[in-house]
Amino acid sequence: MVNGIKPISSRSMAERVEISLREYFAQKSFKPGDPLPTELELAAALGVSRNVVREALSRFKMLGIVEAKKKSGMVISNPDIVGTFEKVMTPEIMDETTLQDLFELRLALEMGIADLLYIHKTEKDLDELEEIAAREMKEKDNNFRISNEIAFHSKLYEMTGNNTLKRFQSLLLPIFGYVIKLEKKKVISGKVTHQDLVKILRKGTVEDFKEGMLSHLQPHFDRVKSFKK
Amino acid sequence: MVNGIKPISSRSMAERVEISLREYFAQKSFKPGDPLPTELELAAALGVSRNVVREALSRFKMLGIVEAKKKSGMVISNPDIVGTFEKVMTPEIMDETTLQDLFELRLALEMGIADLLYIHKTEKDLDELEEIAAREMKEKDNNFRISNEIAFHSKLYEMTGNNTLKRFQSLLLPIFGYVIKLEKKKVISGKVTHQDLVKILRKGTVEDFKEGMLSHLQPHFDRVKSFKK
DNA sequence: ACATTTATTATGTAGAACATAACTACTAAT
DNA sequence: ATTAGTAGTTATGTTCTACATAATAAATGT
Repeated sequence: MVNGIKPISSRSMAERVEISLREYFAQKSFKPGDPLPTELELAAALGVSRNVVREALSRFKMLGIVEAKKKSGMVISNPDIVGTFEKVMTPEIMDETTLQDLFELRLALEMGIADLLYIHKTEKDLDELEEIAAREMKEKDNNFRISNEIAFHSKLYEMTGNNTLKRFQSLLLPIFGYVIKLEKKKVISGKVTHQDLVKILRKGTVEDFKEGMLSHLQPHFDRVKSFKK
Repeated sequence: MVNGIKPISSRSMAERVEISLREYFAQKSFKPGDPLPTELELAAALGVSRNVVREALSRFKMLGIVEAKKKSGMVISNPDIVGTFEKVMTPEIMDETTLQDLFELRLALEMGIADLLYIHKTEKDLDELEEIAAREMKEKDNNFRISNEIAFHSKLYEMTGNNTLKRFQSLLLPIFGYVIKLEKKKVISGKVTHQDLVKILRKGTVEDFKEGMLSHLQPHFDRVKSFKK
């Protein structure tokens, strides 16, 4: 093995420009609305072709960090975090470990929103939630049951009043379905039903609700336990 | 206001190609390792210049969805979810609402990992955690106290055995610091200290721990309550 | 059969050219 | 003088061509 040899930056120019630009943005402490140099200026400053600069800028445009307008030039803008997440959230090409991790992450969230729920819940919310839980009981079709299952949990997130959280969980839903499907297991509900949870939310304490939710999710936690290495 | 007017697709070619490619990947149900057509073929098929295709592909390369090797061409690969998240997680240019939302999301996670912790905790982990908590007490310097505070909570995530979760929380740390700074508030700890938490983790039940953690984070939850609209 | 050299191929980079939208400034008409 | 219209300017958007480069395959010679 030869020593003292640098592997050279096998990174492409576009990638290196991306890094440079990111440092540049931070160093200048740019805020949304702040104008950027022109593509030509950047290319000249970085000593690369305009083409490479555009490839790097294209990346920032995808993230929503940079917006471009003709003539006026480019400006910094505030990115859509969850939207970006959506672009990589493709269960089909994700490795299984990450899928399992995200599955657990969702379980943690599900348990963790209890306190937020008790801070934000309103009577109106509870009525709507109750209606979803009730609708579920009448439904025979399995597909409808699943979409109702999703509706219930989504409503819970909505009740936290935290839009980012709600959007985030809706991105995790496919993961949930995918992991379940991978194991070819049927969706097993815990002892505590959705209707029970609504009741607790109405009259019970936060602690009651946490217990109830844990019980509701117990089958999933059992799965996690069985995977423990 | 004029009605029935479409805003035209103000999308750039690169953006539209990105969308087309994403559909194409899904439709062909590509898996990691699967080869892609050449840039020239894609350009021809889409009826755009190779340059535009490259800008779109550059985006996928950033996400880690596509990898390119000279001569052999491009292949699909599994993206690094958290790594992508890192690229947009820039508190400086994020809007305040999202920052608040993410702050809450972290609180929810902090509360939600309790059950995972009790599934995965080991004696060795507890010893290490205890050591961090102990080190903290001896420290006078405020900067060190904060980095110790971070170390403690990071260790908790590490103990879940969920690497994605751990990496995810470490990305949320800057948010935490930023939000705190925004309000110019000092970091106030709850009544339950880190050392208390360790004790509970050792001898107490999951419920005890959840109570303890809630108490520990109470100042933050109070803040959330006060922001309730 | 093996090593060496020679094509071949697809990505990486560069540069020029022109289209296009938006903004500025000037001009002409009432 | 105000307004409408026109021409000019500028930075992004798009295309095309050319060539460099690395990895692979094919061909060649010993």
